[in-house]
Amino acid sequence: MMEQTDAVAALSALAHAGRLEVFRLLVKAGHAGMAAGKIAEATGTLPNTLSAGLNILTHAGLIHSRREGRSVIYSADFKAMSGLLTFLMEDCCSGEPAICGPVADLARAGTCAAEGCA
Amino acid sequence: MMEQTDAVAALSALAHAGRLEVFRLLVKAGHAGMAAGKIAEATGTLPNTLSAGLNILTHAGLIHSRREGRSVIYSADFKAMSGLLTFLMEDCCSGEPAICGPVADLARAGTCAAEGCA
DNA sequence: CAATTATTTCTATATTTCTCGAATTATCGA
DNA sequence: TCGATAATTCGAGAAATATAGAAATAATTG
Repeated sequence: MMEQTDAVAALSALAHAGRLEVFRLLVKAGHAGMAAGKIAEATGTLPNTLSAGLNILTHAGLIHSRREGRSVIYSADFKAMSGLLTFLMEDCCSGEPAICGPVADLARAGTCAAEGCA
Repeated sequence: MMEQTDAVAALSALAHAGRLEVFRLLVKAGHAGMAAGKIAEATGTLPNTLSAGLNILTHAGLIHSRREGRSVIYSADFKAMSGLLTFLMEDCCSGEPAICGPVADLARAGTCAAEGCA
């Protein structure tokens, strides 16, 4: 169960054009992930600025990294992403399911049960 | 279709413990909404500080207000909420649906089609 | 119209966050 | 070990954000 503090950290991390772009890039990249250098290249960010952003996303639990030779590969944490969405939708339309049925369905579906979902 | 600029505004608005609490309170309140004073009471915020927060959430498109007598009633914008979730999940696991099936379902469901959904 | 209640705006200060240049650490190949 | 490549850390200045006191606006009641 995600707490408000964690949610604020995750939302803060994503509330920045550059970091949001990076995160969505990693979401698309899936488990394969992307080397920091490739991300910098794709987004046109200076390496040190990007590194600061990756650090913030990592501490927010939204991404994680592994070293491969000289490169550090970053990838999205789908479980954390799912947890954040679930938190945001919690108690949505409580008592009035007619208001936002599809969103409520989303909340129920918002657990990442698939095998490979890290 | 939500753009990155809008998403960053919405995420920034939510990336604050007090505002996130207010938003979730309004999500629970549904269409009935809540008067500013009641929100201040429920969250223990000074009226002026709360007003600044409500203003930020409003400009981000996440909530809207209507006047009723002396009170101003605030309520969540479920359509905007849904749009933000959809944006965050866009292209999730593209090419590898096995990674995060439930989340992908969420993305497809993330449009608020219900009648009363403002 | 005066008093009361509800909320917002104005203004200033304190704090946090962002970005970049420079220096540092880590890994690999010759 | 030396040089090259990949990424991170440090430090400082600039910019954005948060909070609160005081004043102002809006709507209702006597």
